[in-house]
Amino acid sequence: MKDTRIKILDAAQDLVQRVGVNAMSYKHISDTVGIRKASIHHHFPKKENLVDELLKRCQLSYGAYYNDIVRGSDSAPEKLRKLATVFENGLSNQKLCLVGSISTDSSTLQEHSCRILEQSIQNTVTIFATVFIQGKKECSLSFTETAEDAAFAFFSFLVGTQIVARSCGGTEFFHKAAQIIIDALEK
Amino acid sequence: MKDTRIKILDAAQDLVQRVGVNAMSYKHISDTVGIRKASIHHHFPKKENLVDELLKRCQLSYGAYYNDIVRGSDSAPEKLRKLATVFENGLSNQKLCLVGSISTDSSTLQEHSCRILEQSIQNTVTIFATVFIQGKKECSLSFTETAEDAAFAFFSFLVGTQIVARSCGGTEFFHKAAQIIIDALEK
DNA sequence: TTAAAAACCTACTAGTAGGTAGGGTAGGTG
DNA sequence: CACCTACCCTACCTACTAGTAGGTTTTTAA
Repeated sequence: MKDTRIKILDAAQDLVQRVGVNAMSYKHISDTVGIRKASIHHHFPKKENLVDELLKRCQLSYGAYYNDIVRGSDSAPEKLRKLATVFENGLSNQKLCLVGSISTDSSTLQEHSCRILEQSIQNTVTIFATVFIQGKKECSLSFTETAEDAAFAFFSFLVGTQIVARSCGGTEFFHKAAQIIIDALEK
Repeated sequence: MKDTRIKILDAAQDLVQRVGVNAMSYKHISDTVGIRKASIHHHFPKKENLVDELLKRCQLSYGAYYNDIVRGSDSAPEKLRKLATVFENGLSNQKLCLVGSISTDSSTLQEHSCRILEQSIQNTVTIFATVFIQGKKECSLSFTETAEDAAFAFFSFLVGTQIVARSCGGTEFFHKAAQIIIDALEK
C-alpha cells in the first residue's frame, strides 16, 4: 500500500498539532493507523525523518492554501481576515498551526529540522507579504517597516493568538483579537 | 535549607522556558540543583504540583513586574514598548514567556493546572488592559472592541512573536514586529 | 512461475520518565 | 534525655520512549 505512508503522516500531523512534537510518539501513531510500531520505522527510520517530512509536506500544502487566498480578488484586509479564519478553524478543532506547534519545541529539534522549520516560516511570510504589498498599493493597509516585516508580525500574531486562545477564551477571543489587529492595520 | 525549594523552582522555570514543560524532567532539575531526583519529590511529590506552583509564582512575579511598567508615568504607546521589551529580553536568552511555553503543551496538562494557567492569562490581560484604557483616554491609542480585547490581542502577539522569532529572525525580527503592531495601534 | 523487493510482523534492546519504599541524619522541642 | 520533623539519600518499580534484529507475508516484475 502506498497510502500507509500518508496515513502515518496524517496521524503524526494531527498529534503534533494537538499535543506537540515531543508528546507525539510512534506508539500513538501505530494505534491510530492500525499498524505495528516497528512498521512505522520501515517508512520513517528515525523520528527526525518523520518530523522533517511533516514540515516539508505542510510547507507545500499550507503554502498552496495560503496562495489561493492571497491570489484572490479580495481587498488586502479581506485577505487578512481569510488567513485568520484558517487559524480560527484549526483552533476550533483544538489544533495549532504545525509550524507554531513545532516552533515551541524547537530547542529539542535536530539542526536540519530547525533549518526546514526556518524555511517554512520564511516561505509563509513571503506569501503573506504579498497581501501587505497589495495593501500598500491600494492604500487599504497602513504599516511602518517593510511588507515582509508586517507579514512576519501578522503571522506571529496568528500563531500566538491560537496558542493563548486555546488555553483561554477559545475561538471567540481569537476572532475578536484578529479583528482588532486587522482593524489597526487597516487605513 | 529553605532555599532548596526555591532553587528547584528556579531550575524548573528555566527549563520550562527553554525546552517546554514536557521536556523538563526531575532528572534535569536534580543535575542543576545538585540534589538527588527523589529529594525533589520530597518538595514536590508530583510534577503537577511543581507546575502549579511555578505558574502561581510567575503570576505573582511577572504580575508585579508588569504592574511597575503599567503604573508608570509614560504614555500608553511607550508602556506597550516597555512591555514588549520584557519579552524581547527573554528571547535574547532563548527563553519564552512561561505562560506561553506552558500554553502550547496545555493539552498534556491536568485540569487544575489549566485553570491556573487560564487565570494567569486573564490576570496578565487585565494588567495590560489598563494601558489600553489609558491610551483611549489620552487618545494615544486607537482600537476597535474593548480594552480587554485589545490587551488580549497584544499579549497573544507578544507570545507568538517570541515563539516564531526564536526559530526565525531572533530579537531583530521581534523588535521590528513589535514596532509595527504598536505603530498600528497608535493613533 | 519464480525471484526479488517492499511491507509488515514479533520480540527485543537500552534509555528515560515519574514515582515509591525505606533508611540515615541534622536540628529543634517536649 | 528522647522524640519528632524536615531533609536527603540509595535502591527500586512500572510505564513508556526510540530504535533494532530478524523472520514472514504480500506485492511486483521478469
